[in-house]
Amino acid sequence: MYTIQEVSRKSGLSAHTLRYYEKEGLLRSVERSHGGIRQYTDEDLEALGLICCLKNTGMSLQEIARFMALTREGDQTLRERVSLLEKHQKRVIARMEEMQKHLDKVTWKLNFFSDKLQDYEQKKAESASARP
Amino acid sequence: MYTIQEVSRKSGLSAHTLRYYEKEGLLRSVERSHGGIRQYTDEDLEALGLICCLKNTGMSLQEIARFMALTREGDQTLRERVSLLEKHQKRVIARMEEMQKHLDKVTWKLNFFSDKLQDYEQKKAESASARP
DNA sequence: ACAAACGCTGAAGTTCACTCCAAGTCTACA
DNA sequence: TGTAGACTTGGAGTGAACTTCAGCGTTTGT
Repeated sequence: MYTIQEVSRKSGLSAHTLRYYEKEGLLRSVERSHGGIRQYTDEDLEALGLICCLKNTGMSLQEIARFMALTREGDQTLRERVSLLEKHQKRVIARMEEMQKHLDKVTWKLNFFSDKLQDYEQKKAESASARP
Repeated sequence: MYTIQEVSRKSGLSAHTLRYYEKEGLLRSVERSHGGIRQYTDEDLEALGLICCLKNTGMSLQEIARFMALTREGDQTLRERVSLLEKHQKRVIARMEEMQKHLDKVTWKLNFFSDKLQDYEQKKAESASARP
């Protein structure tokens, strides 16, 4: 059993965000102490691990909420979950390829500017030594 | 000289967005016809190409605006531009590595669910044939 | 037993990157 | 020359993902 602060530390999400995720249905309704304080289990932590993976690969919170709800429904949703994950996987791969292409262009631009900078510095040095 | 619609088509950004980018300083103030209508040049298109690369690799519009403003100031900002681009490049590479790791985890999860699904389907088939 | 620290809630606020609107202006073509 | 359709503006609105706030309840350590 972990407090919200411990989970925050372990997951890298703020306590605010953890409560928010629960409200939005990403996480199941976390168990509470007699006084109403959240007590997270290892399963919650594991679920958060998956949530972070999905989020970090660009899935929207809404889609994640949908996926996690299916997970909670049990084995009869396995087929749907597999198909959702496959779709997501394809999207992510496509997006990473896109990104690589754009990154290559940025790198090209960077080299171009680097060369231009060298030229510029050299000319500045020359004109400075020409009239001391 | 291109109209905003032509540029929209060529760049994949909506006319709205093009005007918005101009207002936010990503693009210089585009030239106008006598009647005030925007007339984009090839240089504007090229600038848009770079803007899209930066945006697609996750740079914020604010940072892009800063970068493009420097570009417009000329060669004395080359050093700063090179350093900004280098910083951005590093960030993008780090982010892509992160993403790859998260994607691997998603793939692992997917395989796990796939196996589980096969088990589940098989059991269902067995119990169906056991009592016909 | 009591204070300090932590946690709770619902609602409002923030930032980002658009996106839409209304009401008017401009241009191309018949 | 008329008109359909594209273009203009400032400002308001949207949706996603938080983030902050106010005011109150709970837990922990001494």
